[in-house]
Amino acid sequence: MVRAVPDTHGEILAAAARRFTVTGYRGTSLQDIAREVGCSKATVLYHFANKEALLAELMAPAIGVLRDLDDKLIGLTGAAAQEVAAQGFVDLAVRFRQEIAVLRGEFPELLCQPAFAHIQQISDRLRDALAGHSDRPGARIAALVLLAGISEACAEFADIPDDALRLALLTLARRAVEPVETPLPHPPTTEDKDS
Amino acid sequence: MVRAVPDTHGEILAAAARRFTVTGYRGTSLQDIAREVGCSKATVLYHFANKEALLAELMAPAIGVLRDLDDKLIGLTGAAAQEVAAQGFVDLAVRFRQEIAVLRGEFPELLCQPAFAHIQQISDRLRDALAGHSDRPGARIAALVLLAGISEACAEFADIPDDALRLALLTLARRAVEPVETPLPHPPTTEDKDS
DNA sequence: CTTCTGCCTGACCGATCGGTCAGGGTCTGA
DNA sequence: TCAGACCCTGACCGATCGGTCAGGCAGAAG
Repeated sequence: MVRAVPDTHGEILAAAARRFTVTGYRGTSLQDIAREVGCSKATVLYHFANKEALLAELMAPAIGVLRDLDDKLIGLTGAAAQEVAAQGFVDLAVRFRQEIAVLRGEFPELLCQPAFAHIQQISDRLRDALAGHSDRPGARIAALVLLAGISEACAEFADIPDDALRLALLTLARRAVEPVETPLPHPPTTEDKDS
Repeated sequence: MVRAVPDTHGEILAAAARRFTVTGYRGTSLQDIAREVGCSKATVLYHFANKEALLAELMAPAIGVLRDLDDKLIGLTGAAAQEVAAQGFVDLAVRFRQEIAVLRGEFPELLCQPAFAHIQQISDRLRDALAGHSDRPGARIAALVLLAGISEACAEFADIPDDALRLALLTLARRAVEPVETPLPHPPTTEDKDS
């Protein structure tokens, strides 16, 4: 019989995810996590340098996908940017529901931590894309409402299957974004140079 | 010359609102508030029974308006409920931007506090009304996205004037709610009795 | 056997939290 | 002048936080 290697590292990670979703990052103590795993607090800090490192490792996959989405948005404008942003973010939000639930509401403060310094910029670009790169207040507001609302919905509707949730959110997003006049699909003229 | 009565109570309230919006309820200590006012922590606790009482007094006006909205929704169905809910909530959210920013993200935990026990039910009813009392997942999801997104937007766009923000949000809400089949406006027949 | 290494722990640290308390200063009205 | 109400404070409390540290234990290697 294969000796069951105790994957303490993974267990801590899973327990932390569970606790964070219920009581938030700041509302969860290392003691709470240790209790859930069934080990001592010192063990948690043996496997992770500190509390922040634990969070960072928990968020790494989601952040990777977010960066990929950010790359895909480069160069897109108008309705195309809106569609890619909507589709990409809805997909991301649904897939990483739990991670989003972890950050729920603590975004502003958590983003201050060095491990997440760049996330703010990425999410700003995402919001800008969802607004079709328009600077009209209506478009910017709609984009923010959607991003925040979709995050919240994913954290809340834990019981709805991925596919159904994704479809509903995408339908809503397409209905809700403020339509922008797509730049002419003509090949760029001399006036279209980036300034 | 009229002796300037020091309105310490009010000053504490204002300082708390300012700090809470920046660092959140849990992220703000009584010491922080006292420092901002320029008094001792004990003074804060002389004017308010405890930290929770401070929050409750800060939220009282907004909660009052929320209850009024809740009353106005009684008996409304379909599109009428959606419109009243959208209009009422957008107005409330814009007027009480700062209060909403205070609760930002800490809603789930704060609602557990006895002073806010009933808020959860009211906001559930509000969400239900915004969904046109439909039980279709799409309608329920859209309602949640809107409520959460609008709250976030109000907290975020502090620089946009009330009127502009209200208009933009209401336009968005009307565009984004899932349309429901309004019950026939005919006078009730024998089949329309509430069951 | 000894030694070494990886995993884990209890005890402990300083800092900070919300909250209490006895007492001091000031104003007012008798 | 004195009593009492009101406002405010420093000192202090127990609890909890994230984090450190010396050492115990088990198994593999020599």
